[in-house]
Amino acid sequence: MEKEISQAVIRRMPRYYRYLGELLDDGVERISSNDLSARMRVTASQIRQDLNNFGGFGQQGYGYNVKYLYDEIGNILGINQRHNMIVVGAGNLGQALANYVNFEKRGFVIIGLFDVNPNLKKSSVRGIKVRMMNELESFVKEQRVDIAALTMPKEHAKRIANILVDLGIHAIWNFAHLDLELPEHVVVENVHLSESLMQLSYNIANQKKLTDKK
Amino acid sequence: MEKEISQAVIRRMPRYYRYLGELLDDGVERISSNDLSARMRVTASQIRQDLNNFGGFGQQGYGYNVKYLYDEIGNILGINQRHNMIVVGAGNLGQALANYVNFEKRGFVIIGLFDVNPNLKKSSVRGIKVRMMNELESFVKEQRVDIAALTMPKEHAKRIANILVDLGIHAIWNFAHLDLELPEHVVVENVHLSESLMQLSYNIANQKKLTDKK
DNA sequence: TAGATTGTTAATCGATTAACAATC
DNA sequence: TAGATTGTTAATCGATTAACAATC
Repeated sequence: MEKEISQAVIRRMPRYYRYLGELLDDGVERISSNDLSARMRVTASQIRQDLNNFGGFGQQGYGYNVKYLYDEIGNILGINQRHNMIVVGAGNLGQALANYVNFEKRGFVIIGLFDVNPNLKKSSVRGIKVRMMNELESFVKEQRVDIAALTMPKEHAKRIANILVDLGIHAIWNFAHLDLELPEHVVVENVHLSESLMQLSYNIANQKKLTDKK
Repeated sequence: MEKEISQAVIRRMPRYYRYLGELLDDGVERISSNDLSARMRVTASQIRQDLNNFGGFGQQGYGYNVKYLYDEIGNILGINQRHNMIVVGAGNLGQALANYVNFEKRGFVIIGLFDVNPNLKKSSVRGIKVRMMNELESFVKEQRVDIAALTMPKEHAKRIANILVDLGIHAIWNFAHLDLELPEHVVVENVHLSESLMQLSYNIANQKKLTDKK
């Protein structure tokens, strides 16, 4: 039986990936958990523990090979493996996602953009034309869609999420401010901007306490 | 000495707030931790523990008054207290934030929108005109700015964050894909979309394991 | 080989859950 | 009053950190 890896660990992996990418760009060939810990401001122990969930990527007395570790983490995260993505809701947020070219570099390719607004009918974003919702079904049936990003108002999100799941999509990147109740096999990742803003707001009001702690 | 409240708790508060808001809209007057736990799919114990970090808002044998608890959590999070916000980077993401009216309902008012792109000089979003970066300094000196949202490419984020902090801003909502190194008194809340997407990607690849667990 | 640094076990810390006495 | 449900203490669980033997 494979051991279950906690989401706390998974959440840290992209950050490791980012730092390793920077080291790679800087031409650094190898790094010890200790040096990396100093840069990232986490404990060396945590780095070694986290990585060892997935295998032994280092070498005693040497450290970690940056390029190798970078690639391995990329594999773990499923980067470089192509993911076809559609964005449902072509408002500013949906367009922002469609415009963000770095996703594509990592294999997350936006292949469709959908909206209810007929004014957007003839428009397109970075060459991706905006389609109307009634084209959704045939589109999803014709192309493989790995991820659907939901960037429409929350009033529609529940209904549309169900439609998408019925069409066979089982990964949802949810920007709508509600909790989707979907079958177990569907993977959901939430981005709740307003909750993030409220957390910031709390920390502003309690900033003194925060800094006192340190 | 005030007890320190963990970020794990703070992160859950906006979600309670959201559910209580919905109950309020539905005309529900009171709710027990048990009923709320069933709706939110967390333990009743956690709800009671979380709330009791801030005080005793309930009543034995009765539960919690929805309206009262909603307001109290709002106070805790600093909602309804006005926060003036500027958005630096008026691309799609910055415009999306500027267009999102719900922030304003919660007291987060976007009072300025800045960009380097001279093409945006005459444009405005929801009545908020886009200003050029050279107006930033005088603007911040004239108005109280509580929060700066950074929605520019990461290449500029570090420099601009430092400028903002020097101008006296001490809360940053960072959408740029880097870790800002700022003085201790500055509160930073990160929204790293690409990391969120990678976490989703990991969970897609490991979906079977996830559902097996349950 | 000696020194460095990993992989991994053990210890600690913190967060979550369970239990129940207090009390409305 | 009896029943319900909180506030809070105690128990458990999981995550982080420390320590060190293994080994390059």
